[in-house]
Amino acid sequence: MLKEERHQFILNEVRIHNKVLLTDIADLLKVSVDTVRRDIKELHNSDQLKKVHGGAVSLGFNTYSPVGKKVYSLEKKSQIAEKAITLIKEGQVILLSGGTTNLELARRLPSKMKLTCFTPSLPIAVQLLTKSNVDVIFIGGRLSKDSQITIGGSAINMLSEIKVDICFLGTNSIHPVEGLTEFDWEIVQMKKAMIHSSRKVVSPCISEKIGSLQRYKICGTEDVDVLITELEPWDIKLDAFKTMNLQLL
Amino acid sequence: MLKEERHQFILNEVRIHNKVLLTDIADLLKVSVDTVRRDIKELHNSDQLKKVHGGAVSLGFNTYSPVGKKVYSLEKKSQIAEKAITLIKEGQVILLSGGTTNLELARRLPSKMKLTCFTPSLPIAVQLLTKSNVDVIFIGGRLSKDSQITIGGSAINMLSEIKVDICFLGTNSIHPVEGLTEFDWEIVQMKKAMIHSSRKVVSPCISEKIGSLQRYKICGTEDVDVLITELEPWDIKLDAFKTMNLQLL
DNA sequence: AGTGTTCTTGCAAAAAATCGAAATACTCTA
DNA sequence: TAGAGTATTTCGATTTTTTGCAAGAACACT
Repeated sequence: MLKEERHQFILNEVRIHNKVLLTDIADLLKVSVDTVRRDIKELHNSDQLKKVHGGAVSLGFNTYSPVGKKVYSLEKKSQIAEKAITLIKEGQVILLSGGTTNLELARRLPSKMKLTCFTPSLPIAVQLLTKSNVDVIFIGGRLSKDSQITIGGSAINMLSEIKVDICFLGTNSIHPVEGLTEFDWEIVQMKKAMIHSSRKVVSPCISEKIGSLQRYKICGTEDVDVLITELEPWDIKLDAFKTMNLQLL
Repeated sequence: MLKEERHQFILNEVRIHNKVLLTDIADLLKVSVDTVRRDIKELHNSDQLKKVHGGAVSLGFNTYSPVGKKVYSLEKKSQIAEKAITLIKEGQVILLSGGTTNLELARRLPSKMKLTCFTPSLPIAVQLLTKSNVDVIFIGGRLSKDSQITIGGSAINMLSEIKVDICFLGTNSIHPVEGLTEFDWEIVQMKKAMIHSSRKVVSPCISEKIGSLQRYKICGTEDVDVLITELEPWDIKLDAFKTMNLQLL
């Protein structure tokens, strides 16, 4: 067993479960706890996970954000995910777009909650497989290598045939006037279709994305029913949305 | 043994297993460990693999493997996968069912080969994401938790709209008289649809599955164009298939 | 406070890497 | 074809890395 293999295995476990126990890893890999501890220390030093007493936890997966913001950002996304889950009721049919916030949401779905979940996102589908009470329906189509979601006519076609209770629309840019925007044309088309397929549209969005603008428009703010940020609903940064017909959470 | 030969051998091993041990290579190639070490150092310097203590790993190693379940008869399945790849030509459109043999096939696809690849299997889709020249099209539908492929009407519907060059149909049971059979009715429906969508049907199957029989029938042997096992085509265990209109590989 | 568990530290055995020198193979020229 | 020169491989001695173990300190939980 190469050290590199153990490292990858540990990182993979962390990705899936968000946390690992030293003893579990040692057991699974059939090596001593000391070795695992040393491995985790190295991964910690190279900022690939966070070492804590008894194991390690994930840093979050947004690789682009500046160093030191990683944990912070995950913290925000977790808060958003937790708020989002309160909107979901047993037995509902939901639609999850791609993005790390929604991945976090998928990870935190209570395993005893019965749901039907549509998604075009490969990582989210993999995550949802671990939830035994969730029926997962994958929106097929051409896979985009970098966003890891399906795009294109076939996927949009499949979306056109459904009507779900809630759609959680991972949001990269929201602007009080311009609404939701996106830089990738194909993804815009997907998100438009997703909005059209949903009775209720929820936009989980970390506050630093508020006010930003991209090339293509997805929809106006009037098409969004709920905006979830990590902030309190009365925060001053959300003022621009207060007069709108839109629930803040 | 030329240096170049060793280099190619090592790279191939890395491509297949994602990692190699110095001692293994030295053993297989009947050269000293020092030589292998030097070879790997050269390959490392030319960025063809990553040298680590005790061996080397593939450069794209950090892309996570979906479900780290242990694969039985990996050696045989690798042989089958290698034979299967010889059937694929640049630019073709192929269809991969689920199963570990096909996962092996996906892993070993040369990364420079341009292909379009349909699949209803989540692990295979994840694996194919690492192949930059392969267009991946995921067959959407309801995800079966244990087989990790999509099933049901929607998936079958999507299959009904395509016609691919070759289908690699992971096979759990093949019988000279009864043909291909399967344990799960939903998967039977998927496989039937896959056969219908393909000009050529290839059945990769490890020899121990030959002669076995399950509850539901997928198709007769006449629907299979090529049968690939880890055995030599003239092996006595394959006698029953020799008189049939079916290529053995 | 008490009781397990987890961390740190130091150490020793085993495996692997490094380095230099010797042996072998290969190429090119006279 | 002999022989010099170069490249490649092997071998041995030494150093480094890795790993598991143990004793005591630090920690979490009741």
